[in-house]
Amino acid sequence: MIETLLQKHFPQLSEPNLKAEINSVAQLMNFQAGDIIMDYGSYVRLVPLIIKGSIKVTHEADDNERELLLYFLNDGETCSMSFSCCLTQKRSMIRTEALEDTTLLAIPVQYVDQWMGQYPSWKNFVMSSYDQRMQALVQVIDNIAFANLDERLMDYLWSRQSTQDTNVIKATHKEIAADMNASREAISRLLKKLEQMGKVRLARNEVHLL
DNA sequence: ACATTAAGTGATT
DNA sequence: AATCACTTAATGT
Repeated sequence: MIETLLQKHFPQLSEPNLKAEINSVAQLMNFQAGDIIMDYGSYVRLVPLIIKGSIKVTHEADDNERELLLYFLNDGETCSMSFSCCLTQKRSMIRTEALEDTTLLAIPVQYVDQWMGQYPSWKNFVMSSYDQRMQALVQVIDNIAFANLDERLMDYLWSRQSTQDTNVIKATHKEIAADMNASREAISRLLKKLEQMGKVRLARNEVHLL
């Protein structure tokens, strides 16, 4: 079971021994839409390999209650932050929330380090995950610094959609606004503009991407 | 039918 | 672009 999932979603993990090890130590876990998978301050004991679903990763802003949206994760990916957290034994500085029903393979952290020296494809996987995430973060910074709200909204919608198998985003304007640190009214107005341009179709609690 | 929540609108800063 | 005040629309009970 686990072997087939690995083959399908993480084919780059190629060594037979590695696959066998993952098979014996990984746990298959399921989350429902809306579940908090990991929260701020908790110790990271597991590294997730995402099989199915989509996940929102946020960071709590310094003092107040606001959250900064970092990126979305989808299947075939892993949470790079969990690598650094478990390697340095630090508490999680991020929160991960399932946007859809999500299935993942949980790897106990002690193996993550061990496998780095043992299996080239694992090391490569970890490194390229970091690289991917680093690039995504640079893009986030770039967006916040330079892009207009309407461009940011487009980026938000399409990057969120790319983590799903449907083109329907289930969210209220209020939630989208919170993710983007913007006012609900501004989001509503921009969404309406996008609808008039034929890029989206709106319904209550839903944005359909066209 | 009524209350609640989501979304639309215009004015003000 | 944020905030406010208000309206209209959709949904839950």
